[in-house]
Amino acid sequence: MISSDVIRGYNDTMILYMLLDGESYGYEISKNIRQLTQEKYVMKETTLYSAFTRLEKNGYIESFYLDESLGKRRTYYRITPLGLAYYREKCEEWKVTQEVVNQFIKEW
Amino acid sequence: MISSDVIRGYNDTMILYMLLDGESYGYEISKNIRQLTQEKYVMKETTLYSAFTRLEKNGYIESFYLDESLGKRRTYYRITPLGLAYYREKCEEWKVTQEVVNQFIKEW
DNA sequence: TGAAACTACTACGACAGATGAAGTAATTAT
DNA sequence: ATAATTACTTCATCTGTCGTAGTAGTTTCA
Repeated sequence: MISSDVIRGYNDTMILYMLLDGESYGYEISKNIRQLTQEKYVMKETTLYSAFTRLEKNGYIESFYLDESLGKRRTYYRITPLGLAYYREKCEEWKVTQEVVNQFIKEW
Repeated sequence: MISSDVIRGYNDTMILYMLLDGESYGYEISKNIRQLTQEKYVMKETTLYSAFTRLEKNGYIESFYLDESLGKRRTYYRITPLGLAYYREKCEEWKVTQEVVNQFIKEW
């Protein structure tokens, strides 16, 4: 059975997806989401960074620093095995969610 | 551009769908949603009734009473033209939302 | 050289929708 | 008689999202 919040926090899933191919950081992820969706979805900064906090607290991502001496210091993130498992669950859940919602959609 | 909350309130859309074929009331809608989704989605009572309030406030549905002298008094709802327009918009939006989210879903 | 734009966050507060818990009240089933 | 079902209502809480604003370094370009 799906809950209403299934529908809500897909930002987390999007972020995890962005980390599947390797580490990244906030600004980059933000840009990549924009590009991937052709500006159809733009994640707000505050949403993004608060998602990082939540994901890290849940053990789905880990943060670390690289010593680069250019620009403002970045916080890098990588996905954890737990995060990967969570991501896969969400993908499965999304299929069910689509099926469910589609039953309430009418084509005219 | 879609917002994050697009993803959230699809409960409203489901309720409006349930009213497309004619008036109904809370308990019935709740049961119908259950059946339609084969228990995959069960809308919580409080969610349902607070959605009614919101939908009516927005002019998407209208409430009325029928004089039946059996059982506890029911509040019936019907969809308004504005509600229908909103429903249609949501259907369109849902297609875009699906496309967007699907770009973050991986098949394994 | 100096202002604007871009990169890369952080902090704080507000809001809306979803939900849990609990209660009311009538009818039907056992 | 009692439980289950129907049909809500009230209230308080939680969570994720988002607006506003601020900090701070780098690059662009006029």
